[in-house]
Amino acid sequence: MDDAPLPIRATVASLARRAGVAASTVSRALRDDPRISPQVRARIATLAAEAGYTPNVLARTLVGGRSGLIGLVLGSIENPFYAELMQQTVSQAAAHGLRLLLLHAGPGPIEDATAEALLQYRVDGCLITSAGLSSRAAAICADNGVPVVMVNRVARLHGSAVSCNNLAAGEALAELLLAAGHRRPAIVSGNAGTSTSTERAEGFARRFLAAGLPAPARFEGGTGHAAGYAAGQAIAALPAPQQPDAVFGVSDILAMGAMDALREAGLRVPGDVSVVGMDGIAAGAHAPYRLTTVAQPLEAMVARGLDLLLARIGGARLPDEVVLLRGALIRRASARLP
Amino acid sequence: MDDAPLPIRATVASLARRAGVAASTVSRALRDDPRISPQVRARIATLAAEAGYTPNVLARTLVGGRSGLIGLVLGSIENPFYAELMQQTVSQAAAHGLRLLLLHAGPGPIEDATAEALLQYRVDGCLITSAGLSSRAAAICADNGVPVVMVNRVARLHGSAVSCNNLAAGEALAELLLAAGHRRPAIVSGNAGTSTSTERAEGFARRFLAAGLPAPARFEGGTGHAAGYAAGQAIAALPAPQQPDAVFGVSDILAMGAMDALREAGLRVPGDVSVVGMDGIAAGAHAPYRLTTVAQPLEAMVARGLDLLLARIGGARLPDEVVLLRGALIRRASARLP
DNA sequence: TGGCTTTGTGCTATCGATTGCACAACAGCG
DNA sequence: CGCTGTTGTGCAATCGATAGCACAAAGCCA
Repeated sequence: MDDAPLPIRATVASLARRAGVAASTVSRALRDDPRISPQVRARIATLAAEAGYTPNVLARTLVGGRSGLIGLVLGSIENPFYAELMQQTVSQAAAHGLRLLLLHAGPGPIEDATAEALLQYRVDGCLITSAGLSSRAAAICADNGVPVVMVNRVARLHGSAVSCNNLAAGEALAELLLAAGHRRPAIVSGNAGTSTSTERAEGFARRFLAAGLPAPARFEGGTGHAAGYAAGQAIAALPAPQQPDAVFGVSDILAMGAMDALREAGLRVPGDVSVVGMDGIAAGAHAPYRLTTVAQPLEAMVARGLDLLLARIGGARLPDEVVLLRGALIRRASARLP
Repeated sequence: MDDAPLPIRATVASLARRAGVAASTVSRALRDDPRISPQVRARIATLAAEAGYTPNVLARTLVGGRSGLIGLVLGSIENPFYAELMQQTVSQAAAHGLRLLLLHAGPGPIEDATAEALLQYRVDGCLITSAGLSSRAAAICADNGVPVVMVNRVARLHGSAVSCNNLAAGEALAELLLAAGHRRPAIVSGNAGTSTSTERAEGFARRFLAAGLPAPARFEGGTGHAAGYAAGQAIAALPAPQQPDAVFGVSDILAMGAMDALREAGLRVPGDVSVVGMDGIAAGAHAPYRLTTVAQPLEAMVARGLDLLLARIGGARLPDEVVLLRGALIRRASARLP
């Protein structure tokens, strides 16, 4: 049996021995320190390559540098938006040479032990995208000088944030529905207390009120398709005179759930009732839905989020900053359009 | 302005100073070493708590221990199955006190620089779930003695694996369709060369051949909904005599895409053509699809994957191991059933 | 009461990479 | 020819936690 030639990894020390120089020289050579002579530098580079040398980031971090790690706290991927956000984040972070420590992805608050991992692994910064109560993670970061940026969520106490202009998005959707003659709007809300849900609903409602119409009826939604479906059933069960002629699901997945329930109850969408959502997830574009929505500028959001984070990791003591990006209204067949 | 009381984190050394003992004593007290007297242990525990002490995992890892990090390589979340897999993995890993280094999530092969991060951060092990070509990551791990477990993918060269019994799943679906009288099956395949796609298609085809029927027609699929949709369009465009009466999308998302295209082309599902998939993703259960499928036992797969990984991290030199789990056939309305 | 075992702590090296400072070799200058 | 200045390297300390070994203070027995 091949008795496992225990894979001893090359270190600066082992390279130094083989090159006949000091460890510090190896370190400097590999970091392209101008003080090292070109010959030595080249020789060490060759040696490192053939030994398959990989620097130990942990040791480097220990001495005081960056870890190159970004903590990522995700919301429940019951909402596919978060999955898209994650993929975008991984890819952009990699482009900056950063890796992600994925700490939480799911419903419910983040556990204390998990949030503490942010400190234990010395993350350089933290991206929090959970719409729910992940304030614990934010608090821990704030207490320990770890920069935090919230994405798709406003910063409640501390930290910077990037999000879509939810208010404007709600207004734009309302505007569109108004122009098409809708007069009895309803809202399927997200989890209570989440900024995204509140703001979107607020913008939507405001526009109808401004038009002299009654406030939209509100239905408790939640996180995923099932919640939207339940709300849709509740709406379909209303007596005819109270039936809304437009339903706004504050996230696409809610809208899709509601749409499924409405249709199953025999209502035609958009014939009897228009449905609109917000986020711009891929599934919303598919044939059964063709959801009119406001798409969040995912790529730009992540880009700006990383910008904010990197600037603060740079050491500069910057004030908290909030970036609002405008979403793009996408008209599709789920709503009667003007 | 509050001039940032630079958050100096407590260390064993700082605690030792305050407690008037040696750093090693602090370390031992916090790790509940029986050699430390109860009084000292309690005093240090109190001190640590009020100082908000958090051990530096990097330093601990450096001295030779585990990093507590698991590398996670994900496939494209164009297929929601991977998002579900990720959430499950995060949650189960956390239960083991492990954190995930999220290295890649997307289509395309993993970059070399990214794969090397596995070594740089000294991950204890690596979970590879990408169906595509992430062999680079596997190779790097193997070369450096990092245990690897593939999930939802067979191990090509080295490493252990957990996956659903794809062959049996394909057979079960074929069986069901045969029993319901289907005689002209078609397959929408995944990316060429992926074990999951090949095996599922193989099992499916085999069963029809065994029944004395011609081999199912094959349509090039791919990763996501769009690929399935395109395949569906191709199928719908066939002259009537060649129209299949059953379509197997090797993943749910492909099947859903195909279904959307077929219906859009005027075909009734399951009236004119039955559609079945495999994976058991949440969206497949929703009203527009009600997809008959074989659900992968996600929770068990991740659990067994972590088991395999942890056993190998334990240091034991175990042979590569492959675990096959049986999926669960779920009958829904997308197919004419027996 | 002396010697021996248990208990509880401290000292110190270690992991791997980085960095300030010292220092040798050599060139240029007056 | 001696002196200062540059260039290239080595030494040693450091980051934070851990672990082997030494060692002091008790407790036990004969």
